[in-house]
Parts: sequence; structure tokens; C-alpha cells
Amino acid sequence: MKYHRIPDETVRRLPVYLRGLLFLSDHKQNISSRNLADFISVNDSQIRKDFSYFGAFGTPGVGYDIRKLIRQIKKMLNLSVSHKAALVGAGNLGSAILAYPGFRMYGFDIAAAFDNDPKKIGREINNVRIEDISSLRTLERRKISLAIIAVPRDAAQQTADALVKAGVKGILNFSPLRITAPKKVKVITIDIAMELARLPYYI
Amino acid sequence: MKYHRIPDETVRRLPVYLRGLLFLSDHKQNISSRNLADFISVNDSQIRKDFSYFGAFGTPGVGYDIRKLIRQIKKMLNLSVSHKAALVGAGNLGSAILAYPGFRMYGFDIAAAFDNDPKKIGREINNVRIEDISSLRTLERRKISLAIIAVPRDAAQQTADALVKAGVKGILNFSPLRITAPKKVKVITIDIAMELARLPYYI
DNA sequence: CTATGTGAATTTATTCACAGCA
DNA sequence: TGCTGTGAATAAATTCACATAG
Repeated sequence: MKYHRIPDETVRRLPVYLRGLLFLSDHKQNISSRNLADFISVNDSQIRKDFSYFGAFGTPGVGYDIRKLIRQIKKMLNLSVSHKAALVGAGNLGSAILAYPGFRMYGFDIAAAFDNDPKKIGREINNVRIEDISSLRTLERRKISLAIIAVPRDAAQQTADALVKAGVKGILNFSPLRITAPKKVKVITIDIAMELARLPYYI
Repeated sequence: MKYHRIPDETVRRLPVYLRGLLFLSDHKQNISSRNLADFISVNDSQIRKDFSYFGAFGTPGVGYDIRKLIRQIKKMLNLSVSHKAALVGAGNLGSAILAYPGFRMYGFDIAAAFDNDPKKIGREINNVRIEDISSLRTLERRKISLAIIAVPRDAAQQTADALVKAGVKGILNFSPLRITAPKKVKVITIDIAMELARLPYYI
């Protein structure tokens, strides 16, 4: 295979493939691009092309070895090793995130949680103890380089700033606000209401 | 302006514009595509092209009237009238959604909430009373055609089925699962862990 | 002189279609 | 025969660049 930069859209789809394949790995050994395509509702040649960007693993006439494929996708996404993540904001949404069972399948470990409310500090949610937000600076020492922001909107930017200062490299932002960060820090924002706002257009 | 089908990518950006413009409308009267572009980090000609799909509102030399633009985008997204939405699943995530302040700015009103846990039924969260999930069928009568699924993964598909049966036209799905629904029902899925899974690739 | 609106050019992504392998 | 891997063809989205309006 020749060198290819992996298109952004492919990177966006890889976790989708991974999720489907992890599910399928309980039931099957191999799968064809066609069957996988049906399962996750995309085009089959799309799948083959996407996989071709990071090497060819399929067997003509048989399909792809699911476990091998999972390994390769994890490698591409840099998910082969488990990642520690910190949660900032232990309110409703933060608690929901701490309780969310889906992180483990991608190898994430929410290893720390922070809040500024004295009533919450010291408590435990899902075996994670809430720490004072002023101790964010310990993240670097603890080798935590991903963070999830679930604080109220007005605190979002200053939280992001503090996280950047603490050496965080990637941020998943749940506040309904544009957050600025140095280019070297990747920010992904999920604005729940904004997603909902797309629905009425289609109905 | 000639007829154009609005590209999907434009539809995806419209709520982003709307959010930014709503924020800016407190401070300014007009804005140029260039300034708006800087504000929300996109290309300025992208903005002009996007706006051109639904008509030309700008004044050369001046820019766009923010309030007029907000009105037009809302119209395009079918957000001019307020929409009622139902929440299914009043656990951690559901509670967070009920408390989320961002829906109002897009004209959403979470008018009903459902759960199957007798301990929760009858309680109120943020002035919304939790109803028994068996009364989903009342949605049609109550003119609620949008729903948010925040139930555990294993209950997601059956919840979706029940919602479709209750006449819901759009679903925002938070469960980490592919949900199938008739084509006429638009489903948008947000899988929190999957979004996070994209981060390590970029760092 | 500034900033829109839009064709044209370019870049990016998707889909086709088929040679070739197991 | 069944399915991969990939160039070639197509489609879609983005960006350029400029004539034109206020």
C-alpha cells in the first residue's frame, strides 16, 4: 500500500467501525465489508477504502478477521494503550459521565474528577473521589492528558485554560460554548442542544 | 437566488452559526462574514455560501443584520416555532438533560419525561413530572414529536420502537447503540465515548 | 472603499467497477 | 466463486476571486 494521509472523515468513522466490530466479535470470527456495511449502515466500498488507508488485512473470498481488525483500528486511533481521563465538573452531567459504562470498551479510564463545590469534594461517585479543582495541576504528574469538561457554561473557558496549563492534550467539551485552546491541544465539543436543533429540519 | 438543495454540511453548521449569532446579538447590530468567521472559526466564504443557499440578506459594505439572520436561520431549521420534546430515561444522564439550560435558546421545551422505575415515577425534576413509560402513547395527543433517549443501552431499541409507535418524528439518541427506525423518523445519535475515542488520534 | 453573492477552480470524499487472490 | 484492494469516475464540499452593490 502506498502512503496516504488518513482523511478526517475516515478518522470519524473508525470509532463507529470499532464499536460495531467489538459487538460482532462476540458472535463471529470474520466479516465481509458487505456485511459490516449492512450492520452499521454505510457503503461497503467505503469500508474497504477506509481500511486500505492503514493497510490491507482482508482475505479475498473470506473477509476480515474481526479481532485483527479491532487491533488495527485501535492502533490507528492510538487506543492500544489505555488512556486516563479527568472529569471536571461533578454535577448532573458529570455524574452521568462517571456512571457511563461505555468508556471502558475504548480503553478509557476516568481516573480523576474535580469540582469546586466543597459539598462535593471528598465524595465518591462510581469509585472516583471528587477532588478540589485547585489541584488540577497534579494531572501532569499523574500522566493524565485527556479531560472532559462538564462545568457550567461560564466556567468552561477558564477550566479549559487551567487544563491546558496542567498539560492536557485533548479536551472533550460539553459546555455550549466555543472554547479556545492552543492548536496543539485538540478540542472536541458536544453541544447537546445544538444536536437537537438539527432535528426539526428533517421532520 | 436560484434553487439549491441545502447541503447536509450546511445544515450541520446552521446551529453553530445560530449559537454564535445569538451570543453576538447582545453586543452588536451587524456583522460581516469575516468577523463572524473569526468568531466561530470557519472560513468566511463558507459562511457567505451557506447563507446564499437560503437567500441573500447581507448589505455590501456593512454585513449582515444579526437579528434578521437569526430569524432566517431559525426559519430554515424549522425552529421558528417552539418544539416540545420528551425525555425517556430519568437516570443520571436524563436528569442532566432536564437541568440543561441550553435547550431554551433554540426554542425547545422538554415537556414530558418518562421512566420505568416506580421510585422515580411521580417525582419532579426541574418542574417536569416523571411519568410511567407505559404512557408514551399519549405523546401524539400531546403534540410531542421529538424525543430524547437516555435509557440504558439494552432498552434503547425497544424505547425507540415505542416512540415511533407514539408518532415521534425525530429522536436524539444517547445510547451507545445503533438504533433502527423507519426512514421517515430522523435519528441522531450521540455516543459520548465514541467522541472521546477520536481524541487520542490527534494527540 | 468595504463586504456581499456567486460562478469557477480546487480540494476532498464517495462510489463504481474490476483485476486478481484464496 | 466470493470478496478484497484500488485506480478511475463521480459527486460533494470548500475555497478562490471578482463583478457588483451600498
